[in-house]
Amino acid sequence: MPELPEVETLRRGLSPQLSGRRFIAAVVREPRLRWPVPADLEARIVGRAIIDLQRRGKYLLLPLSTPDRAAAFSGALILHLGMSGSLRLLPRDAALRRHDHVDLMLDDGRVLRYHDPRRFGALLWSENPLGHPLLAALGVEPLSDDFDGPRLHALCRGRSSAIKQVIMDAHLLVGVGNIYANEALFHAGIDPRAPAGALSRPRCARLAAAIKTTLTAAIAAGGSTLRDFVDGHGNPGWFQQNYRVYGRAGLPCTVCGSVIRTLRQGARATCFCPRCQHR
DNA sequence: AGAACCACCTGGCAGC
DNA sequence: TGCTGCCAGGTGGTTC
Repeated sequence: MPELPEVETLRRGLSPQLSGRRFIAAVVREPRLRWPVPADLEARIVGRAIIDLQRRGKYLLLPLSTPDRAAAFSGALILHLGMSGSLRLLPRDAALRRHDHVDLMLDDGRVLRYHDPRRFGALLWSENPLGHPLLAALGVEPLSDDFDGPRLHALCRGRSSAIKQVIMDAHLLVGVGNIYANEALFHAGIDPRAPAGALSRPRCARLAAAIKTTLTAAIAAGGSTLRDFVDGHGNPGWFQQNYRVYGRAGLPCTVCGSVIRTLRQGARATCFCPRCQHR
């Protein structure tokens, strides 16, 4: 499911509801996610307050307090939704569904429930989350001021791989998955197969801008719901209405009318307009 | 160092 | 109806 806009939608929706709340219990029904849910998860979180919600790439972070001081940071829950994960804030007696793997009970009678059919997601704990190996190796945030045309050009320099592979590589640039990579490349007029290192500075500037505007518009639409994405309150997103190429193979380009083509790059479907996008 | 694969899972759908 | 094969929003690990 989730790329940066979906995780950011989740963060924004849950943050006002969760900030200041304390965990009172945890129930792990299925610890076998991408990595095992820590066996001592409940002991790590009970009695601790959620300070706020943060996002790094596609990871959602819940920094927690110490048991005695609600503002003192002691560590963070690290959550990743993988391909099919969702996190919802529900009444404590809400009916259980298949694949509801973890419940985090809150002090206001509600439960933060993690659901993930494919179990590609993760729920971890760290006293130093940004130093955690999974997060320490992450690339630049696309919506930050650190990311712009020159930065993208520097990331591409010397690389022979296709530009789509580069912008989807979380060690270089975070948050851009298959949907938004396809969409941003369309808006920038760049062929997904173009060798990254061959892109000029102006074209990198155009692509960096397209990545920012695509992600920003998707966040404003509450993300994309293809099959199962919902935010923390169970609401779907609507950005899929705005797709220009993703999922539109065989349909006419909304700009020029050419038939949208599809191909495979590294086992992922790439969709593009053969007329609007070039190397 | 970089690039090409594989692996991990379940569910939905097309085709027979 | 039921089976098979393929596809899906991610990403670490292995191999060359």
